[in-house]
Amino acid sequence: MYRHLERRLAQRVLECLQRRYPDAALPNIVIEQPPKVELGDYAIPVFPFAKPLRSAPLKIAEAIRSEIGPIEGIAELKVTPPGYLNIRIDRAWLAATLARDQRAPAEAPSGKILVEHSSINPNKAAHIGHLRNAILGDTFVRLLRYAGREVDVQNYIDNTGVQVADVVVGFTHLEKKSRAEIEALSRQPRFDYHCWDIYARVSQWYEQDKANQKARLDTLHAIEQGANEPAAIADLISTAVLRRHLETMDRLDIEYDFLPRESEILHLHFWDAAFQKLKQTGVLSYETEGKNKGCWVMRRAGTGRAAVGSITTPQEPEASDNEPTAERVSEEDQKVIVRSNGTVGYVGKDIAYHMWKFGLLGRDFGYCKFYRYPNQHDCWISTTAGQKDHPHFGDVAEIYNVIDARQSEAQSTVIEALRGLGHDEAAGHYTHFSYEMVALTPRCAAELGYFLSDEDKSRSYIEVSGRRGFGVKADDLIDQLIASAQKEVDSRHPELADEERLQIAAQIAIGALRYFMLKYTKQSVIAFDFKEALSFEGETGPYAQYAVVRATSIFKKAGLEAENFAPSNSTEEFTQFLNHASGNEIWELWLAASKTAYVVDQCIATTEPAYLAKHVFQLAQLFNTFYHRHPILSEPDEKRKQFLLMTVAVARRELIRALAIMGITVPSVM
RNA sequence: GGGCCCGUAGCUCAAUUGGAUAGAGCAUCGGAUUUCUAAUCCGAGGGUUGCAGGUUCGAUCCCUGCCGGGCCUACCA
Repeated sequence: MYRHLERRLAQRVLECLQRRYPDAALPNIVIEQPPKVELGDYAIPVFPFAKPLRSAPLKIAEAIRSEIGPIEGIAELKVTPPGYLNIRIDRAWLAATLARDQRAPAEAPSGKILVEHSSINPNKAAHIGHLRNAILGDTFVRLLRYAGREVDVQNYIDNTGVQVADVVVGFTHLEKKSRAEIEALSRQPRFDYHCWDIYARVSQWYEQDKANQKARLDTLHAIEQGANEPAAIADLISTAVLRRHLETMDRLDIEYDFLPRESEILHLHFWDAAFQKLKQTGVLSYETEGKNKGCWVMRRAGTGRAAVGSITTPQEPEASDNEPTAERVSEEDQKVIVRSNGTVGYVGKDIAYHMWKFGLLGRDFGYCKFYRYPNQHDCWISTTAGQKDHPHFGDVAEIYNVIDARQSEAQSTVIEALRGLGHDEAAGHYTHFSYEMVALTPRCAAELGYFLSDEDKSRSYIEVSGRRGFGVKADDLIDQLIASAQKEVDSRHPELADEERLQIAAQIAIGALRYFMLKYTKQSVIAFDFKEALSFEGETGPYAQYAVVRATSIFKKAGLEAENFAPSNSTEEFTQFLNHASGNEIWELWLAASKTAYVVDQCIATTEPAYLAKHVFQLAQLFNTFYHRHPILSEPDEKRKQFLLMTVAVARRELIRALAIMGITVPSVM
């Protein structure tokens, strides 16, 4: 509602200015929120208009105020020095629409969106870095769906890479295990943990003696060839680990629709199709000399073709047909896509894959069902042949790739390739949802028993490394969070059944974890620390959950249902209570409650879910203050009591709603 | 060397993308009607926003130059 009202206001101010200054070129109207509610609910700085309209800011503000006329939902406009137009919402009007849960009509554009996230190599257990990725991605999916968009969720599986080969080598060469033995192991509950250790051991083993790396190369080649023992073992391992990843993410309510695998991109020859087009359009050029002799290369993204192109002079000779790229790219700026031995690197495969995403490749995967979630939702996986009936994946209007900032150059290269192929629109709808990594604080690393050099100890954080087995496993962290929450629940609610206490502890743990991963802005490196991650107080998920539990318990005690509560107040009474001298602080709560849709829009536009976390916290904080100041059930004035109850019902509803978008549910009691 | 990101309270982070007196949590200290449950609330201290210039009505935010830190920069995936 807040968003809706803001748009209406902006429109009216624009019309008003256009009427008064028909010839002036108007700058954009910026609507902000004043630093204090006492000033108003919206603020328009008038300074930017002073120059184009050749008038003093205060004069312009006054002109708008006196000429704009009445606006539904707006109570008052006020001119404030040095040059602000402060606007007050009609409190009773907003409260009434909120009480009815009347939402602005959806105006979502059509077109399917593909969000890809997680993409964990299927050779070891997921760690906290993967958790940040999956939680950011899943929350973004929820944001889009809340805004009315249709979304497919994909998790890309690189099951043919060298990391998988390494684990195969570990099992076959270090542990001397047969395929049958590995298969038995893979059915154990935390097979991915076993792989985690083996992966770290193999990496050490390679370093001990370079000759050991021969096993790695042989295994990698065998896997690429297919139809042999190492390939079968690789498939066995990667599939089992993938299942584990899906289970881990399912603990956090994170689900996928489709798992495209690199093996199919290989076997279904996606690259061949892409390669043809890339050669035809001159995106790739063949190097005949220098260090990249014999390779097909691309210009590295951001190395200046655009700048050169924009000042191209007409007398420059046109490129002839057999030489599509006349422009020579310096070695520094070359990105090798196809090696001199004819094999394609991962960026090349990624280009082909993204052509498929936009329906530009002319080929498709085979599909079969792979995993069924407890709620009966099916997750599909790519295969060469596949089932006849399957949902239609790919061929989407927009994509978001949730991948950490280290991959931004590769992502830009794929976008540039799409552009070079002439798919500017697709390139424009390709968003690299970039975020910074999760690292460990030196203290945390020491707690986990890792050896630290003096240099490491002086750093503010240390990067995790799967190869070195250095990091915090996702399931371990979730287990710890649940155990820690369980201790609290046990002491607070000994009367509840074991099963119920565990259920509550799990909800709190997930709330704490998801909130923790979302409260930092994307570009901030999270220096992971158990103390902060395990905290249930202050700016945390449980803080917000607790606010909802309090709200619920008021209604429980009153014998009412929060969901269906309708107050008997008249509009005049709403006005009276909201405009009361002490009413500002209650109004702030209503105002915050009206902002959910506004914040969701903001999160989507900026691909920044942290705003939602901030909104949830602010709402919970305002509610807790309100809760503390106003005893409700003992309120003697029945009219006022009704009003206070409605305030609780609305705050509770919006908190539950916003938490749900973050993937957080609320326990019955805490 | 080149590209991207970061530097804000003791610590971890915000600041609606150029707006009003730079805000939260943690930590520290001091308090809260035996109440709709204290996983809560109230209060206090804590700041030359890395440094130096510039742009303008206005700069934590934009520009330039330094200082410090991180990531990327493989014919690995």
